[in-house]
This record gives sequence, C-alpha cells and structure tokens, in this order.
Amino acid sequence: MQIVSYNINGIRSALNKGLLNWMEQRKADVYCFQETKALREQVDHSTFDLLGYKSYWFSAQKKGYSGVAIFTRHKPDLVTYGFGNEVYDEEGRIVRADFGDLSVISVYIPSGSSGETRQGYKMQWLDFFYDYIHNLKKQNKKLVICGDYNICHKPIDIHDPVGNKNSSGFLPEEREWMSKFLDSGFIDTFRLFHPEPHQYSWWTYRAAARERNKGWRIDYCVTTPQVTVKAAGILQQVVHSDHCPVWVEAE
DNA sequence: ATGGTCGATAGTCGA
Repeated sequence: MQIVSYNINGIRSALNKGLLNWMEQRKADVYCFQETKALREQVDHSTFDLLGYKSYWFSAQKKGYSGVAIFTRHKPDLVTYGFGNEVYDEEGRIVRADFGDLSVISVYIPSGSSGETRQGYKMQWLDFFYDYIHNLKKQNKKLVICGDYNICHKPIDIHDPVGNKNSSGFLPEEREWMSKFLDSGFIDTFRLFHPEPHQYSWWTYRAAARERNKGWRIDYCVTTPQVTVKAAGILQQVVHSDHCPVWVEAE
C-alpha cells in the first residue's frame, strides 16, 4: 500500500489549489491528512466519491482548527476516532484505520510555537501519545504512524540547527522525546532510504523560506519493524500548503 | 526585539 501523509493546512484552501487533481494523479491507497480545519459536512464529497475514496474524519471541537482525516480507496475493517480520552480528544488530533493486520494512523501532534502554555500542553500530549501507541502496539504489531509530529529530530532535519536551538519543534526535550519514541521500537522510514541532508517537509510562509529551502523535516511516516517497508519519500514539489506530502510504501 | 505570511473566522488567534 502506498500511504501518503500530508498536513494540508485547511482542506478547503488546499482543494482550491488543486488538491483533488494531485490526488487523482498520485493514486495513493491511503491519504493521512492533518489540519483539515473543517467539519466533514463543510466539504463537497462528490468528486472524492468519483475518485473512489472514502474518508474518515476526526475534527476539533473548535471551528476551523486542527482536525485529521484518512482518505482511502480500500474499505477499512475498523476505524477509531481519537484516543477515547475526553481531554486529549478535544482538538481532533488522531484517527486510525485498520486494513487487515495493518493499522494506519493519521496524527497531528500539537505545536508549541505560540508560547509556554501550548509548549507545556505539547509535552504532556507527547507523554499521553507515547503510552497510547505502546498500548496499541501490544495488540497491533504492524503500525504505520503518519503525521505532522511538529518535531525535527536531528540537526540534519532542520536548515539552521544553531539558530533554532531555542525554537519550539527543535528543543532538546522534544528531540529527546523523539529519540525515546523511535528507540522504543519504531522506524523513521524516510531516513532508512535517504541519509542526505536538506530534505524538509515544512517551510514558514514568511521570508520566502520555501524557495530558499529554509525548512524543517517535521512530517514522518513511522512504522514498527513488523511492517515491510519498500520505499519512502518526500514530495517537495507538491504545493497546496506550507507543508509538503511525505509517503511510504508499506505492507 | 520586531515583523514578516497564511487559513478560518468574524475577535483576532494559532501556526
């Protein structure tokens, strides 16, 4: 299965920029979207239907904010919306679809960029997410955890590691969490195939960052070792958002 | 230190 992860920064905006045409050409089996910023009923589904995609949405309680969705050409055996936790589910940040023994997750990890309060929330959220994934891993051995992690793991993953040493998304405690998470039995599939630098998935809209490739790699397709991973990549030329899509070919 | 740019929304707020 080809699985694409893409923070689309508002699905209605991305649709206006040609998201559907791109999906039709790409023909991925599963699209994991983050930051849909809409309710399911705010989007016209007729063209998605024609393309053969069904979608499963988990939106935030707050209008126009956050939200994740999975679009798939294959009918899932099971879909779960959120963690099943009242507090951590308010912002619509995780949805999961199971295809046979393969569990595919679309996750949008909180940003801490707006200040200390949100940074604190992010770190708490990360601890909760870690436990959720480890519990899930006991039952479902084959996990593909796609999404916007809002963390650059290593200096190679950011254009200016020195200048950003105090920036949310590249703080030591966030990078340590990412190391702890991966070391606990998960694979950053992109790095498995691509050791080269300057490979990013997000650029600020400010200061022409994207054309100068002043970016961050914060979007990941992470798997358990039980998943057979044939290839992985970043689609930097695809522009409907301040992020670009990342993908993995997984069985 | 500030502001630079977006999307969704109706205030500004969050990223």
